[in-house]
Amino acid sequence: MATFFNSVSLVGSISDMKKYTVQDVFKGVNFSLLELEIAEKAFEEILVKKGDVLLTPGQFVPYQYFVFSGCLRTYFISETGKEYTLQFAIKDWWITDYTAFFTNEKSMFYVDCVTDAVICKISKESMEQLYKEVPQIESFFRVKMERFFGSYQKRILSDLASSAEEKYLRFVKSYPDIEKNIKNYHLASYLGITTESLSRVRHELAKK
Amino acid sequence: MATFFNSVSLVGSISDMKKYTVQDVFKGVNFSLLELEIAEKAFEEILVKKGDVLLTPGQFVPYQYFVFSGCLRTYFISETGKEYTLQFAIKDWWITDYTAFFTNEKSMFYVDCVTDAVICKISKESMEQLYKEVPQIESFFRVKMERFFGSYQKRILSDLASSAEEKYLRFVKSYPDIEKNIKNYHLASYLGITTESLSRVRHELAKK
DNA sequence: CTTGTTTATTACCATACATCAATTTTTTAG
DNA sequence: CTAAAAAATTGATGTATGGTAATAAACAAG
Repeated sequence: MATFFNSVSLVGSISDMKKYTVQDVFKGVNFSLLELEIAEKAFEEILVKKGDVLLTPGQFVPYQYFVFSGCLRTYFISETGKEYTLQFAIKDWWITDYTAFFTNEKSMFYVDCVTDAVICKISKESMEQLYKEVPQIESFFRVKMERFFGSYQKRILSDLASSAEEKYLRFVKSYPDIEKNIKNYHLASYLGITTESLSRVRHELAKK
Repeated sequence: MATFFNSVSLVGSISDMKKYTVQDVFKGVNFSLLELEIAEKAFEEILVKKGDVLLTPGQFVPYQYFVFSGCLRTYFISETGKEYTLQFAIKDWWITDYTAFFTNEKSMFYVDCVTDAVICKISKESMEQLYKEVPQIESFFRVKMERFFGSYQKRILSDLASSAEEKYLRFVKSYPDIEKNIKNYHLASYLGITTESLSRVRHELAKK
């Protein structure tokens, strides 16, 4: 099934190809040449394949990942063996187990690739260094986290107040580009319903 | 019922009583005397009463609130008239509609007082000014938001993966000091179940 | 203390979604 | 293109939680 990041299909750094740059990562930040150079060094661009696992439960979380292309997800497997998807990440999103990343605790989650992807990774230490050397970046991330926070808030509300059908509709409306990339069972595990229920929800909606 | 903040029971600033200080708000921050003075000015300490409403849906969100004592909550009322509680805040917590606060959009939520409380409020403009004048405070809030974020993440997971009973047990274990302050229907609206179901859950647990 | 009001409990029935199992459709690999 | 595997659908049935209503308990005001 899923193959582990360290053991397979790590195609390697292609940063010298300059397909993507740090400026793609920090859109809107006005770097000086010096700052740009500092930021460049903090990143490593990598290719990953569908099924690759970037993070497993029980590990510390040294990196966060920025997605240039493709689709990744964070998910959790309960004691009963069921999968629950916390987050998907497509182009321009960041992903990792942020709770563990921030607190230096061990992760509860898997992060894996739903499709082949081009991503870059940055370590926590590099991040903190960057905050000091390029103060704009601390603000940049603050704003990112604020938005992220907002999306979590909306989700909590949606989970509390909505039926399976409503949650499904909200998802496809909010994230049409994600739906294209994922299997039904991925989406079901995000919505907190079974694949069977998702199938029935779609069937009902199609009739309308 | 609930009385509006602007219209009633605003006991007024008692900052000259020096019961609480900005140092209580920013625990761990080492202020210079000058910085302390700057920070002091950004705050207004106020007494609020059970039922007072600090924020209503459709309003812009000029303030965030820090709780010195008492209990507040953020909640949402759906089209069907049901209440869903997003968050409670007791001593040392911050509360507002952060999504709207950050994005300068109108709130979807009410914030009201579950009990009489002593709080202080700070405006978004003051915040941003403070970030500039006391850089430690931007870091302070980043860490706060990181923790907040983590609690939201855990909640999303709990909502996805847990039964009513499990969610209840998680809540009382995580927030024993909150449970003391709130009515059953407050807790039910946070867990996303009915008061009847909460009552049954407790009944079942008592038998064990 | 008494009375009215708010909050919590209990019982009975309804429903959304889960579970299990069989089948069809789509995707993948040779 | 074909065969095997993975994913999605459909049907029959089970279960947790919701809805309604009646009652009881807790709280608040005079």
